[in-house]
Amino acid sequence: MRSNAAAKAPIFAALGDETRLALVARLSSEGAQSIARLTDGAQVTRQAVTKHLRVLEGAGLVRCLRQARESSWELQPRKLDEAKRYLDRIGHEWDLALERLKAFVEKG
Amino acid sequence: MRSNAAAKAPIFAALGDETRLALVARLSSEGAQSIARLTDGAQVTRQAVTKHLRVLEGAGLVRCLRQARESSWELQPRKLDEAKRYLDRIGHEWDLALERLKAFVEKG
DNA sequence: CGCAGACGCAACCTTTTGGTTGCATTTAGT
DNA sequence: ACTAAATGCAACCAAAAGGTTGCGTCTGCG
Repeated sequence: MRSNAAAKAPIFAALGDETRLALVARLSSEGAQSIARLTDGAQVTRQAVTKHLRVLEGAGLVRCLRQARESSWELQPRKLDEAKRYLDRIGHEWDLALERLKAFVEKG
Repeated sequence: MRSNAAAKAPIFAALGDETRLALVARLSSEGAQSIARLTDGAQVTRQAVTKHLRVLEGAGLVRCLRQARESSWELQPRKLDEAKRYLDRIGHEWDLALERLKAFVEKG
């Protein structure tokens, strides 16, 4: 499976919302927690939080471990790593392009 | 300047579109180039490409070096690095949270 | 000059997104 | 059994996003 751009876009899209990124940040620093708790401190409704969590879930960034009345949303750091690696790859290709340019200029 | 989530969201949002991510990938591997050239190979209009480039520019991911008739859009890898570092930070905080959890359980 | 290439601007349209409110459902606790 | 907490589902809305078409502008070149 080639790691093409199209496959990574949804991950970045999920991270590309202020509220969602804040949720991810909270889940990473405070650990897994419920929707109700996440709603405290967020400036939107519980329903909005729910929707955002589902978007993050769709991107594979979080998952829901529900038990009984409460649900617990947990960060899925694998996908974060995937995004990071992709950025790394782009940076690397950029460096290669610079080297090629340099070689081209020097060869003149 | 605190590196809060809100400041990083626009970067991820800019990367979170398939077409834009493909543009970034091309600029990184093929180097700086014009809108006309970027439009070849993209499945959208030149205008759409222009819009996307402006979005990327707004996020600081690319910049336009225009001279005379042609423009040249260049990748700005600094912002990519910024995004990468942020993902790293989240990952690190997640690890810390895990350690705290482990310590808590063991002390329990 | 006159034409064609490379853009910018603006209007317009459709779909998606982010958010809300209202109501139903499940479950822990008294 | 009753109540209150924690969610889910659905309808609905306004704003933003992605895309297109049409037209105007500047510039290099024969």
